[in-house]
Amino acid sequence: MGVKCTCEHCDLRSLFFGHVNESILNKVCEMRIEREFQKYESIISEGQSIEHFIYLKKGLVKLYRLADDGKSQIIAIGKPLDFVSLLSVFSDPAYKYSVAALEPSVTCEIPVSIIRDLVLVNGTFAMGMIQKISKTTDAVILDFLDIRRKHLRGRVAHVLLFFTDSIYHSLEFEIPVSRKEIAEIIGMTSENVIRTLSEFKKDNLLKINGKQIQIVDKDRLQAISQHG
Amino acid sequence: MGVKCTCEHCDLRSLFFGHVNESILNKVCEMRIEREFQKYESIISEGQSIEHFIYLKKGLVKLYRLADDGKSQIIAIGKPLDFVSLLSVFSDPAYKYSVAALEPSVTCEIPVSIIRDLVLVNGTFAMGMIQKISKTTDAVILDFLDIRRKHLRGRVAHVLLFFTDSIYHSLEFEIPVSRKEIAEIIGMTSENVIRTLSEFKKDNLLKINGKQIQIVDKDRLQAISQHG
DNA sequence: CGCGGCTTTGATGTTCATCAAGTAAAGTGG
DNA sequence: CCACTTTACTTGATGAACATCAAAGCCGCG
Repeated sequence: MGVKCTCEHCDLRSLFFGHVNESILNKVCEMRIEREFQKYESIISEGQSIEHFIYLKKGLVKLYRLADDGKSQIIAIGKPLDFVSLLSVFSDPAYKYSVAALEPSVTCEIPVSIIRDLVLVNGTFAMGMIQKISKTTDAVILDFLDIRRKHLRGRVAHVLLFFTDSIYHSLEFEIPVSRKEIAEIIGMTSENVIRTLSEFKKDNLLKINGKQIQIVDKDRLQAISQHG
Repeated sequence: MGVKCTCEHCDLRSLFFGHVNESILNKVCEMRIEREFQKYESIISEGQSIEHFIYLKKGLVKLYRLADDGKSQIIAIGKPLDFVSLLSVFSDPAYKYSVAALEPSVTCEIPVSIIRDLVLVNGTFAMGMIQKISKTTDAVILDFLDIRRKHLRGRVAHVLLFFTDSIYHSLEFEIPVSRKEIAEIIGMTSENVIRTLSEFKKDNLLKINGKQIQIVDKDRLQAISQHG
């Protein structure tokens, strides 16, 4: 028979390699759905009932929340191998946040019932799941605390460093979010984000051309992030 | 033989009632340690290695983080039946935050190795664990987002309502935190927290006498919390 | 009694949101 | 393809929200 899932670097797949017996593994592979999303397309809407466990295979997404006044807050940026079903999955029948693609993206989706069954039957899988969820949520919480300590300039620097270090692994990149979205990540207004970016440019910390950003003086940017 | 753990309302205990066999259950009960803490005593210090899974049996605690500049940020308030080992336990070998008692408290502590073994062996237990951890961390994240949307007055109202509704279930209570700690929960300065409390008092929303607080106009306080 | 920490209030200045107005970029329909 | 509309971006000016500084009162503790 052999394994049908071909996604080599999938974390879920490596979790399955605890001692999932082959019949279950085949069932998972059969029930697995891949979905493709265009840039800006919605993947999950707040309030929607949780049917599938969603995993990001390719692309980049934002997890966010809409307030009554229409204002949006970005909770996290998800990259390949991250669980999109970060919050809510095991704590609520419905999503408490929304997810949208920032780049063309591909998800891998598995019915939650199967994931639940696997947790019940396979201890190694359960343990891997707990660890992965913990790491994800812990990172979100610690990041929130980190950002909260900083002022405008530090927060903007923080976001720029996040994209360089955690997403693109390069000093030059096309930033996948609008100025307004940067503001929603750090809890400031888009005007002030723009002003700060202009200052950074004037101070020769960055080169900016629309969405194209090149970090020129990373050391100083890190200093600002840590407190400037 | 029978069950030796006598804590009737313990969530861990109810998790064990999946289908934990009796020998394991007895082992857990044997290895269980109870520790008592005085008010203000430290329960966990950041950086400490995680040996035990800690559960709050009695009292009230704060989970917090110390920054390099000596400033502290409070992550959450833990009440009985809450997991003190909220973050880190399954994601890191060492604690990334500190815990201290706000009231005389009693913890129940179980070696993490035993919890790990149980997760591996018992699916129901694993599932319960995942759900409990998810609920806890999700609540923290959503609370952070909620607070971030609000201004000073709304944030102070938020904290007061938290203590009335979630901790004391009463309109009158002795607040277990200092003004400075309220500030550390909501990310403001203690001076401004005090000023706001004084305003609330002048506006007949509250009666305040030191740490003794009585909420007089809860409706208006809720309105302020939701945005004022 | 006196010292130090927590609390309170007032005065001042900084940081940031809001408002306004204009430019550039990108999608829309004829 | 070009006028048209809309949306994102940018800069400046103003005011509100909040931090900081300063000083005094309170309380518990050695």
